[in-house]
Amino acid sequence: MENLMVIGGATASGKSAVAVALARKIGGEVISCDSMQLYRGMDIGTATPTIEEMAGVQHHLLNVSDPAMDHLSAPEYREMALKVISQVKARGNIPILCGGTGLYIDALTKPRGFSVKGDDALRAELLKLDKQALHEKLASIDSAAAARLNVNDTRRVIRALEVFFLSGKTLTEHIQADAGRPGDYEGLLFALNWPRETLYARIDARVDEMMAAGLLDEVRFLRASGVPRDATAMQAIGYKELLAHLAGEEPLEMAVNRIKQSTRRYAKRQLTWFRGDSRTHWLDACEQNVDKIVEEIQMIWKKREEACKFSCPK
RNA sequence: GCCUUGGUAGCUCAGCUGGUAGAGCAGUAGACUGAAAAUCUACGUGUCGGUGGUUCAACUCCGCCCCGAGGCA
Repeated sequence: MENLMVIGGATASGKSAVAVALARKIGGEVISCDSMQLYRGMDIGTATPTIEEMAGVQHHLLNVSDPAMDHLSAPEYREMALKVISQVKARGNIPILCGGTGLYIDALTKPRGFSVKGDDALRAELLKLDKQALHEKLASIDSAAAARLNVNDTRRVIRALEVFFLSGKTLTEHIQADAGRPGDYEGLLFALNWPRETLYARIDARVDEMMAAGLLDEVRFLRASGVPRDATAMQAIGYKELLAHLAGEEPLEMAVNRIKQSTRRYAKRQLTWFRGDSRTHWLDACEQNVDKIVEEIQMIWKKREEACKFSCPK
């Protein structure tokens, strides 16, 4: 299986700059792995790299779908990414995945089928039942999944039920089947590590920068162009809070504070995710500059490529 | 200087006719197979401002001191 370089980690940790520097050095192209940068018109709030920041490096999967119409998910991302990756390679360049959406990274680097398409009508139907009943229903068809899932995690309980109703096989059976097949790529994960306090300070500062850069106008424009408040894209941090403010539900200052706080919590969840992934190589970002980090990545990458050549010769 | 009032968890505050304290928020850790920037779970010891006294026992009552807020001079 081929290696795929992935720069993950928390939001505001400086992934993009590292990805660009790395790409310039090794002849790479960056493929975004961010569930929200996928949507158009959300550049400021999702910290999509600007043209200057891209510094001539080709970027992919940014601004590719309609926030009003689309609700993308992991398998759709996977499909798009697989296509882009093979195009990059056909050009003789090295694909560099960069982004903080852990599930999407796994979609490409772990055996995950996502084989049963969701059904909104069925979900709506199930949502009429109370959570207790849903959980009991799940226990009767897929006890392992029921044991794994909390009663209150209605979203996952419904998905587990949906998988069974639509495919005749339980979620647990799907997972077992997936475990037996290879992923698309062998992920080589990197994440930038900061002292928590520093990371949080960077987040707060970046939110202020976003506001100064016109995030409120960006949200206004999206609203004016008919993006519904309950669109998947509008669940993004920064957007849902400012939408609430624009709807007269809270003063701006409070909304901005909530954006900072949710971003901090989000970063924390991302750290939990990458910490739990034994593939992650943590790179100390605090005292090192981008060039040094890039060097470190190159070293690990080289070692991995050689090990791979040795252990799995074609 | 005098009077009033407050000082309890990182923050805002509750509490006890005396039996060494608890909420919200913040924070921390975790889960994650088609919404993932989403969704969900678990976690509450702190010189109760300081110091002396009364008491078997003081965060609670009393004295003095320190700090904050308001008022009167």
